Amino acid sequence: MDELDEKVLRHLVRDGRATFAQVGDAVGLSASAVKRRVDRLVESGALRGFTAVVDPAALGWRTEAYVEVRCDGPVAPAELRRRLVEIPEVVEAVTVTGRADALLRLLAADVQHLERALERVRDELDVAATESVIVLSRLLDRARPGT
Amino acid sequence: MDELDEKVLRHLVRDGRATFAQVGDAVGLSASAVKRRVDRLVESGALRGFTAVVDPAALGWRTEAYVEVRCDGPVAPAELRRRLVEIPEVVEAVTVTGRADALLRLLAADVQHLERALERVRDELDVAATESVIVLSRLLDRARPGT
DNA sequence: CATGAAACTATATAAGC
DNA sequence: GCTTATATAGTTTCATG
Repeated sequence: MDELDEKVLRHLVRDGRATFAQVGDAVGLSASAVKRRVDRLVESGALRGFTAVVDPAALGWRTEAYVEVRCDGPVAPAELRRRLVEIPEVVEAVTVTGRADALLRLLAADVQHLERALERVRDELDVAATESVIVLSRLLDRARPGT
Repeated sequence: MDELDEKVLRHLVRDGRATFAQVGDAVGLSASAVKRRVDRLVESGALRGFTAVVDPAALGWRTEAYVEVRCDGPVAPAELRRRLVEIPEVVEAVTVTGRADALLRLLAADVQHLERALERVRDELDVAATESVIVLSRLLDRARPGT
């Protein structure tokens, strides 16, 4: 994991479908050298994969919210995960320090849909309390190009 | 934006470097038909681009936090954005409803580094109060493959 | 040990239908 | 939207510093 690897990664974060030759031009390597590095980065796990960045609004998901969830009693993260994957509106979930057990990011078509998704969250988990904020605008997202 | 487009997008979210032929096999189209749809999806903005999914830990970013920020007085989102892009540790930022003005996601090497980044946030913005939670584990991330 | 050049295969791309 | 033809890129091999 040297400086060249980081440059390769930076370039691929900017354009996940860049050709090896394009990356090579940017970092000063041949295409085959870039390919070998990319293969190694994938192998080592530093590069987890490639993905398309989709505008949620184009799919009709126009309402976004962050929800802090506090559960009744102790909850195993694995169990939490198992239940949350069942709710498609939950697109991101982490366990956190502090009063809350988990922080969720939800995408829904509208606030009515969001409310139904939240009900489902409360049903699936043994929720003691939730605290939600609705996203007004996205200012910054370094992991996604074109924002 | 029909059902086929959604299937194409789903496939490209799973594998952002899939060939058009691979996508075509999965959705029942020829490679060139897939390419035209992808071009159109990019053109329309539904598909914002492609990116590499990098493991932050592999780059030495092992500490993640969410920070609610409340500012002194009114703040224009554009101004907020301008100041936050200057702080590399801030990888995501949204404006939200409720007491807080913004919700930030920060990545740092360790808690010491996180603390310094938070100080910088407080300096750059006219912060009245912050409330931070540190991420313990990531349960789910639908936007990123291999998680 | 990593690289670059070259040969070979697969894919992207554009034009026809 | 599919098929075909051609340009471009991915992939493997191998010789080199």
